Amino acid sequence: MAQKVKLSTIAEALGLSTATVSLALRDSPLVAEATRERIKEEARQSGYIYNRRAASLRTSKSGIVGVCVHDIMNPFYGEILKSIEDELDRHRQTFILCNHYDDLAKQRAFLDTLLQLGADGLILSPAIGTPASDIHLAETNDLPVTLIARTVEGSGVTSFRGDDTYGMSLVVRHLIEEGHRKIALIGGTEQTSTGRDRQRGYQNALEEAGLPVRPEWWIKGPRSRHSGFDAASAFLDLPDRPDAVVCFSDLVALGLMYGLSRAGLRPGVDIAVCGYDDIDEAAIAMPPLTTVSNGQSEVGHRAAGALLARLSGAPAVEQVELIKPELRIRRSSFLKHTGSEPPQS
Amino acid sequence: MAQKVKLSTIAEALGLSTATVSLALRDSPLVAEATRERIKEEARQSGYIYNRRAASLRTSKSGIVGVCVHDIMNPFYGEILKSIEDELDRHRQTFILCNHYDDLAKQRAFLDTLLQLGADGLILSPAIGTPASDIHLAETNDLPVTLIARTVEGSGVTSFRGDDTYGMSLVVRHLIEEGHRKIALIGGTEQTSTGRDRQRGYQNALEEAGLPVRPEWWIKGPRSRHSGFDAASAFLDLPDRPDAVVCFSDLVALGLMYGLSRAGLRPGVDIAVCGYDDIDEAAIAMPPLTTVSNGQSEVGHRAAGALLARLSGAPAVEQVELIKPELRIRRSSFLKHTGSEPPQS
DNA sequence: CTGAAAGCGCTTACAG
DNA sequence: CTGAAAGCGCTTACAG
Repeated sequence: MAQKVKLSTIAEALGLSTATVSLALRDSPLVAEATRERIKEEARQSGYIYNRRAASLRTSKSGIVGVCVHDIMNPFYGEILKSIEDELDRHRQTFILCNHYDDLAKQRAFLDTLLQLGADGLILSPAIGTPASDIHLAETNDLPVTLIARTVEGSGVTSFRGDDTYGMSLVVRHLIEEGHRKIALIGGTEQTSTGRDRQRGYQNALEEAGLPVRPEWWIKGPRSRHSGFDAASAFLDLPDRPDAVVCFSDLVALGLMYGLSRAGLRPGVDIAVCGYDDIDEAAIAMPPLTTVSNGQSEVGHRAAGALLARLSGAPAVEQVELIKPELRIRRSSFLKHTGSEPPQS
Repeated sequence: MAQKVKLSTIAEALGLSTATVSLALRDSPLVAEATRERIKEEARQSGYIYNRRAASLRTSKSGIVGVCVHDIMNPFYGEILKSIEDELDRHRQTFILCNHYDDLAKQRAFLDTLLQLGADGLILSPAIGTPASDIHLAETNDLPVTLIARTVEGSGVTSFRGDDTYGMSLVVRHLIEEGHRKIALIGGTEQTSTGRDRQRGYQNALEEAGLPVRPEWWIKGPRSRHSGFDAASAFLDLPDRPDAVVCFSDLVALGLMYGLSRAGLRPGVDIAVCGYDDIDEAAIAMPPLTTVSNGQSEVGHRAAGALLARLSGAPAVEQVELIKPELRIRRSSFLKHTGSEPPQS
């Protein structure tokens, strides 16, 4: 390639100083209108490319925000990411995405990279077992952190998530109102705050209705479509098999419905199935899936907003911001011979 | 936070020069073993963070690779990205992800960002209408590009994609062998090489079998699960309605199957449906989806490999590397009363 | 095996 | 309104 064009190249071509050129390109009012235009024109003509590394070295602002979640392919995170992207784009922050797949070492490597790049902030859905010290490391090195979806005790920072306990209790109450007495919970784990909170909501709703909580009716683990599918056989083998199921997530529910159908059990006819998250697919699934809207885009927007506030100097506060979920009743939670009419959708 | 630790902090603490410290931290054999250990220990103790911006300014290598696709949430790209991630991780390259949503301006903004950050390379699935000049801009500014999934004529660089024409002809031939004579094509667009090539494969197979190609049987547009779902009603309204459908992608097929079921038509019983890509979900779907494995992970690995080769000095070559697709026959492509037995899966 | 010095390309006070 | 100079934190020849 030709000789690299830099500020000084432009300055020389125009008989100006690099200081003036630098100011002009950033629209400083200190530079006369006419000069500014000449400079910009010259920059365009010469194919000048702004060197952010150099600028960043000088200013110690990089314009980079890291976003790290369990798996960006999961549509639940997808919707959160989309709203984060919106918000960050508007503030001309570049964002770097990373999957940690709940691997602490991978998450830590990403954190180190951000630190080395001098990133301005981090939005993190912490991997299972994330120590508060990892968050402190970031904060200590001028990298403000905002958490989403999960919480880390003692982290000293704010996290945004749905009110999982409340949300799960909504679905379970709905099933109870529809006359179900035997309700299984499929998926999730005690190792995440999400898993624990959703289980608590399930348990609360049952206890509230005076129904027993049978531990063997919680099939732990599944968190993906595929594992939901695999869980169908475990469910079918359950002692005193329930005729209603609430799943840890929509993905699990959709996979489970595939699995149940394959075994000849028809969701929404022979068995009631509910999900959690209200991803796009839930409304068009067959049968349409009863679920809980988890406010993903609100989580994303607010988390990004909070991080941007931190970037402009707001102090860190350890608190949990709970977004209120809403029940979405669809056909999958009804049986053929239930008294209630399933909604048309 | 405390005073920032830099190379010179360590050098002073140990009575050495920054040159020695710099070399030691990068394991240079020029530094005596003992000195190297002392330096590394001090770096650890003091919480030293390597400043990549500074290093990169000096060396003009950033360790950053950009990856930009239509939509990372699409499982088709998901599988490609996962294999790219593998490959880049192994070479300790940080990667920055971006969705362009087929918006040229967004893609261009990302390109500019990479240029400004001094990224080392770019793996791109070009947005519809990408001008060759955008690729040239990157290449001219020392940013090697490798294309995936789509091609840009005159770009001067290599692209890796499945052999879409061949792959699509495989599915259509399969349907023809099963006795179908009226086969619709749903989804895709003439505006992408993928859309054009898959349509050509569809057309080739029909012509080969002496079947007419009816333009009204191509429902253009759908490329997502939701639009596949919406396409069901357009399909149902088709003149002289076909009893077999091949879709542009698995996502479209899965959405379409939801839509058809809702209208009371049972895929794999009343109507044959095929997808394209063989995403994970295809095998567990209800009914299991006949599709074409598109070699996503091979595309990802080879594209990443080719980019890494470029980074170590390999020259750019304009060529298209076609990955050979494979037919995956499952239940969705059979009708209840067809002669053949659907496979057990 | 180690050090002194220059330089990567910006921005930021400070002068004028 | 514009310019001269220092400095961000590294790495890289070059000496010794």
